[in-house]
Amino acid sequence: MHPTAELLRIYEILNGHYGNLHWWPADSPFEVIVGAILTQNTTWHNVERAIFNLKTKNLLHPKKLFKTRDDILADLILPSGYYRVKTKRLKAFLAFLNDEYKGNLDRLFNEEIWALRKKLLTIKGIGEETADSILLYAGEKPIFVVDAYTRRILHRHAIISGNAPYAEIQNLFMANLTQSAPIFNQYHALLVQTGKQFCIKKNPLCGQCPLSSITNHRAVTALHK
DNA sequence: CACCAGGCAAGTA
DNA sequence: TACTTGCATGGT
Repeated sequence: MHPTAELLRIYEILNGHYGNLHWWPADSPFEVIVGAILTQNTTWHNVERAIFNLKTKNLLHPKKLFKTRDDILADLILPSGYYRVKTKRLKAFLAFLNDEYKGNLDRLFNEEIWALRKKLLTIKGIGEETADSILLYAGEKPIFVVDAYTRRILHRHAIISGNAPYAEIQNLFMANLTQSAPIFNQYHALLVQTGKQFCIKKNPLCGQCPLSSITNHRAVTALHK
């Protein structure tokens, strides 16, 4: 089957099953960015506790957070794990925002999308997924986010190889779908929702997955032996 | 107890 | 270039 048809079919099934997921769960673009960094290799539940702490202290604003001492910030984001590393990463982004855009997110997102992506990737602590999450979910730019669930689901449906590079997977979606931020937003959200529920590393619940009807059964059973 | 979670950078060969 | 390792809390 052609990738275009296959990706559209997956989208239709998941969208019909879950409906609009209203991602990213945040009250502001800045909260999206903070969440994108804090959720690296960490459950969203733990990130929520860290975000709550920051909100309680009224620190969820670029300039306020930038002025917060590292040890104070580290203590507040403790529940999200890797808290020393993530403190540095948040500060690295905030220094970049301050230096290049006067601490103003509107100026940041006024940049051309691929030029901005390249700049974000120079920040220590912002890799491809985090950069794309910021661009799509905070900046509403039409770029596809690839994460562990995206890779795992596509691999288990034999659409990609297990070691397919990030850019290849991203291009698969972007070359075969309408270039639309709302569609890329919802599609990635659907993949994460499905992944969390049915495509965890061990004990995958493939039979109950909404995509089981189109599953390449041979590929999936071989992977689950 | 072991394993996992909406990654990333730095080190090694 | 292609692996490996450290980072850390909290849930299952």
